[in-house]
Amino acid sequence: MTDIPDQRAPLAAAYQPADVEQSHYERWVAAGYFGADAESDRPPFCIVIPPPNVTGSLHVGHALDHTIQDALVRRRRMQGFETLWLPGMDHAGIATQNVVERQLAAEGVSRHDLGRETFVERVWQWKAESGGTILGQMRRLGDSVDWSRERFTMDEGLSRAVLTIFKRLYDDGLIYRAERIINWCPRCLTALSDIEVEHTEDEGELVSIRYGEGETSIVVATTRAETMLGDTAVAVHPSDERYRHLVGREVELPLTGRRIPIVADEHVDPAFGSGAVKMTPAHDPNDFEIGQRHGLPALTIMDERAVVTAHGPYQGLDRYEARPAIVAALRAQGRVVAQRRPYLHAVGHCSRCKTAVEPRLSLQWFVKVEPLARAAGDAVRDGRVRLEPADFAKRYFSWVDNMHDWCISRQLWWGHRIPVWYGPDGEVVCVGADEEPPGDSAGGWRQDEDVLDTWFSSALWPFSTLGWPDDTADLRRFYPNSVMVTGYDILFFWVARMMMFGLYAMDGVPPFDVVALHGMVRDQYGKKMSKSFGNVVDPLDWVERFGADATRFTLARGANPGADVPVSEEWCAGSRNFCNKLWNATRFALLNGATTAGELPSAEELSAVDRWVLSRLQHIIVEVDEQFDAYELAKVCDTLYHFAWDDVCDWYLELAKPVLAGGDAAAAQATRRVLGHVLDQLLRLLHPMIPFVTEELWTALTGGESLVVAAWPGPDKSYLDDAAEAELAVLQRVVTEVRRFRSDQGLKPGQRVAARLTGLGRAGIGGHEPLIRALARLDPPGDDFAATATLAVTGHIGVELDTRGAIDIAAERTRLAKDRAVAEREAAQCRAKLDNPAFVRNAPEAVVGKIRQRLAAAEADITRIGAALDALPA
RNA sequence: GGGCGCGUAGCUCAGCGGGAGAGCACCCGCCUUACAAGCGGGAGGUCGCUGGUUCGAAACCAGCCGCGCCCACCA
Repeated sequence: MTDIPDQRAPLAAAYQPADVEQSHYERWVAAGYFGADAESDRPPFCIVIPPPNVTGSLHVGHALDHTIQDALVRRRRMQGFETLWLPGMDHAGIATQNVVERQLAAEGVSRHDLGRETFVERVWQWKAESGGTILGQMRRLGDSVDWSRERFTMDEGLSRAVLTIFKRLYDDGLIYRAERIINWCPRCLTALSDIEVEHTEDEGELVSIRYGEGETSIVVATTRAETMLGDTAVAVHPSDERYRHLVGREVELPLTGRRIPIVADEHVDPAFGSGAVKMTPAHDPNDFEIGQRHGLPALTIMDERAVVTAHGPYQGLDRYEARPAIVAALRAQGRVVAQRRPYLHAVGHCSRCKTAVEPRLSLQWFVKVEPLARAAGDAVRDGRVRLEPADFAKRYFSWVDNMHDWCISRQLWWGHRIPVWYGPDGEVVCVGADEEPPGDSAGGWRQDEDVLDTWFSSALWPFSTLGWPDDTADLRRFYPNSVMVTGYDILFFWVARMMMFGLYAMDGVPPFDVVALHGMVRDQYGKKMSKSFGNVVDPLDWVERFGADATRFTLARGANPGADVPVSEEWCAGSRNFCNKLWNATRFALLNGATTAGELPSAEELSAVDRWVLSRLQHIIVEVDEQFDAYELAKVCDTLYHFAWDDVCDWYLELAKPVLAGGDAAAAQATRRVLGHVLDQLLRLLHPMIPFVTEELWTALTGGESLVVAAWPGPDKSYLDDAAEAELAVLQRVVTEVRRFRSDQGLKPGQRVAARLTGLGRAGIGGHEPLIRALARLDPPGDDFAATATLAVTGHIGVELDTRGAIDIAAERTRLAKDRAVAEREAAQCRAKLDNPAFVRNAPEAVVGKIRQRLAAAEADITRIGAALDALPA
């Protein structure tokens, strides 16, 4: 510390967040504090940011996610780790394409008017102009990311990673192309994976329709009457007696005149409806599967916009127009046997545009997930990856263990194009990174038109950002990542996929050691934030009004692992108040000559008050470290909040005041040093959560270069001091009792009262009498002292007060009686326990001892309160 | 339909086998020379219900009631 120039500047009188935040951030970046050095010999600590969408701007969920990450990273940096927090963005296939298409629509053109190449160029142009606003906003929050390593899922390096892993999976037979029923969005005109589909309970109509005539007629129920045009069978359960005679025969499909077979399949539930199901293999995943077993043809009767294409009067109708039309036609024929409305059933919707998904038979690319998902499950099962909190493992397993093959092709233009080429003679060639296409269009070769699911490239994020597939210094150093911090909502979407691809690409090494999950930000009533409800918090608005530190502290304070985080403006104001408290405490310290220069006196040289606060500090350091290690950020905040506010500000500073102002220069000097030390350490501990205000205060206090690179506190056991803590506990109790008396009696705080303190010596705190008098505002007894009230405090301590004419005797009597009742109840409880032989026999010695102590204390209280009551004038 | 989780002070939540806690809100009194974005004091809870295990249960077990979330190809 000696050779660092003294940067101490006078602290402004009032805390104004805006004055201290922005300039510090730019200074930190300029100083290179956030840059990681892959060649250093420090232990590595790496977090890659969950890449926000390039279309996005900072919302309060990001603010929570980033606050947690920044806190973890900043602490590790202070602990001497080589820390890398890597920023970047996701190209967000559908979302981004939709944004630009909407823009085009406003200009009256479609992407097809532009053509693929021009459209993609246009998206890049949009990205350059208005994409990534979130990155600038991250600076306002104070995110200590390494800007020199910023990545984008579509940049050159990451695209190479995509090609490389695609080729590898393809060659391993883990990527295949097949005609399957997939989730199709008729508005976005693309396939969707299972997780891009949201299910909601929708109101529909269950119509029972009679197929066939006379003896061979059979009733089926459906919510999607329009699909009957594509029916190619009716299925019943093999053991269903009602229909056994019909299996193998045919019925006439109404409206079409086609005859379709009746088949028997185990999958049919005989208890549902009539027990007979219409089979539409081209438009229902179940029916497709059953159809495969029975060799049923799949008849596609709708196009990609869900418009009916079947010949006949329904051709050209949208699915929602065709449905009632067909029901009406069937009713006219007397074939509608029953109609149940409303009928609630789950319907899938596109997670992007909320359009009802249409199951559609089409040729798509899939990842065979079984072996990958098993490995992803095992990595958690065998403890190589830890989920925090651990209860999420159950949900994780149930998902990875039951995953369907992953549809990765999207009929979009914005994204990584599938690197497969088709030749003139039916050749199919997968082209890896740095490889040339097998031929050109002149030779009859063409590349697959589709792009990859956005999550395909994000699944590579933990290693593609570090240079994979090349063997880079960053990759060697920072893979696996230390922690993945993210919301539980994308545990399946993203975390499971990073696990699958990380394990696959990196020879069985999982992408991170720990997944620290947090919840969703909610409003102060625990309600989900939504625009329509008007309870959405804009974090930048809070940064503006309360400061980035207050915003961060509010979020961190609610960040219980895996749990949702309620926030409100009032709480943010409370966090701002806390920062202000720190500001004022430091200001007071500086005004009173607090210092961090020179050796901290050893415990033997210090007063009990100084030893007490230092002892408390050691406990806090240990506690905070444990809480940090357990990702208990909310507890870290709570611990430090109370230590700072209660112990340091409310007690230590008040206790220090008389010492600092007193005549004992040596004692005052020691306290100045201790005060400087305590604030120094406290600011270090708080820095991960509230970096700006702590930086401002700490540099003013210590003259140090920056808290960002200052050392993280470690506990010093030589300052642990149970005796001092016990002494101060008694002192606090005495002062509190006197204050309570004064408040009860309506004595003005400024009103001096003469008092005699008894029993301090026996309690070992005789030396603290001046302090007690100062805090409780008690004058020494004069010549005419007359005790008119006696306070029974604790142990053997009593306070006799001369309150002639100032107190209400009746009120005092009531108060004491109440206290005595409490003590008596306490004593009775303890006695009951101790009188129970089973308790004494079975309870641990420490517990029994504690109860004995409580009983003794209660009995002493009863005695002293009795004496005090007796001493009251009649 | 399957799975997970939650019901503790007015609100939001900690506590998860041995004296019911915090923040905010509330009441009383204070501009006490770091801070009214503050200080001191206080009130407020059969810890969802019912049983069980235990010397001892807010905590562990079972059932019930009430919420919430995730997953899901029963038409």
